[in-house]
Amino acid sequence: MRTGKAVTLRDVAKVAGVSPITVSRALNHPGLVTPETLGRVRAVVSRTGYVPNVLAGGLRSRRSRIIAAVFPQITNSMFVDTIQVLTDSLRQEGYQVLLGLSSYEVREDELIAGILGRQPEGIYLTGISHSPETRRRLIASHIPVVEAWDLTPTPIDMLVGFSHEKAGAAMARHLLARGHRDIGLVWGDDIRAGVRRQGLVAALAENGIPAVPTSLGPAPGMFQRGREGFADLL
Amino acid sequence: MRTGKAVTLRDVAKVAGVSPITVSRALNHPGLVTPETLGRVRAVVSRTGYVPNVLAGGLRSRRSRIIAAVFPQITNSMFVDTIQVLTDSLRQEGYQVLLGLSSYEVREDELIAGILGRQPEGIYLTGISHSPETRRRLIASHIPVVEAWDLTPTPIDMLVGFSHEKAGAAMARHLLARGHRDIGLVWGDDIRAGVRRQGLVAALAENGIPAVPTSLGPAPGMFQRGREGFADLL
DNA sequence: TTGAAAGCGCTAACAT
DNA sequence: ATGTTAGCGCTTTCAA
Repeated sequence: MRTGKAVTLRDVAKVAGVSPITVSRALNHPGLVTPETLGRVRAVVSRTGYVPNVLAGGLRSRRSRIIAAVFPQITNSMFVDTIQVLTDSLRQEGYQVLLGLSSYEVREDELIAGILGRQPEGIYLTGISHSPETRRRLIASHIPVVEAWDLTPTPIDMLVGFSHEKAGAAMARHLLARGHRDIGLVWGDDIRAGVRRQGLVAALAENGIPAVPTSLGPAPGMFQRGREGFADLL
Repeated sequence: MRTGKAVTLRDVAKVAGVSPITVSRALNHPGLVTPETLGRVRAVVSRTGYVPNVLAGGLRSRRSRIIAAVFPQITNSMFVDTIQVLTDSLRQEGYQVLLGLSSYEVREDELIAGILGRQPEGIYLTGISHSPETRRRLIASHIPVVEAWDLTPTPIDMLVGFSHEKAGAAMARHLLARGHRDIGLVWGDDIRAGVRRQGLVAALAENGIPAVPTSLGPAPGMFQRGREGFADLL
């Protein structure tokens, strides 16, 4: 725990009286080292406050231990849950999550470009709409990619999603099953939300409910007594 | 854009007919290179789809271009806003945000340990309660630290916060100014929320309102007609 | 079980 | 304005 320069693997090795590689092994593959050596190394690590430089290790081993996750916005409780779960699960596997927010001003393109430079071992993308440039880059990178929250016959790599149209139809069935006929909708202006709405409206039309009053965003007073509906603000 | 191995700076240099360092300069300090060289390098970069390895560059230059930000939870709209703003602002300065969530199962200690290995150039912490071990590590790291959302006379490094007690008192004044006397509280069980509540209750007591019905978490029916109050669920 | 040598990809420092 | 040399801190060979 010198104050001047950071403690390196070499420093630990020197103090412990072993070679650097032995320290590395003690830390990463404890099984390959005698319990006695292991104990000595660990003691020195703890005493010196040594923090392994993951960048250096990753450079050599080609394991960045980073998974990148891109979301269009974070002010959406659904995405927030996903981030929480991703972060927790991946941490247990020894990964850290690099969060990318492709909000408003930031093109997903730039974001991805910046992310690729960190050599992530995997990339999670929200949605399936990506520029040809981004697609090209991602495919060329050979990094495993997961697209989520939507379906497409042409995923970049892996895909975990659902049909927004069918989700909308399911909402319609739910309302109809509860006996509602006078229905209003409060809706988000997201592309996927639009598809859900189409699915909902189409399903209602099939059941003899042609026109549905729809408002973009929260509309107080829309849900008067006797009128029920869905607020879908994803 | 070969499919086998990733394109490196050397590859670009070879194709462009210059030395690696010239490519590096063309990319990072365009002013130090002739427009002609610059053009040639950029053309090759674009054609080959070269993506600089930030880990390698950071290892040498000691600039990771990473700022770590630790939050206790992300399912809080206040924190979400902070994350959004941090991410946006720092990106404009060429930094990426490494998000750390010290939720429930994850001790802040482990989190910080993992983060330090990434050599962040700055660390944002939510709150001022950190284990002695974490304090020690952070101070030893010499990395700039900002603690936020609270006040303390003994910050680790920099501090941006406010008085939760005074915030509570301000809520009380607001209610009183609006003429309310029959007041109920819906409150979170966070430490800082507790301090805010104390501030509020104390200020009310000083104004002759001794007992305030308080509920932990949302309590439907608490706000009946004629009774007003605050829901503070941070 | 431990070590020596080499090198990951890049950039700082020093030439030229 | 461009190049040469060296080395960031670590881990992968390969050897003992």
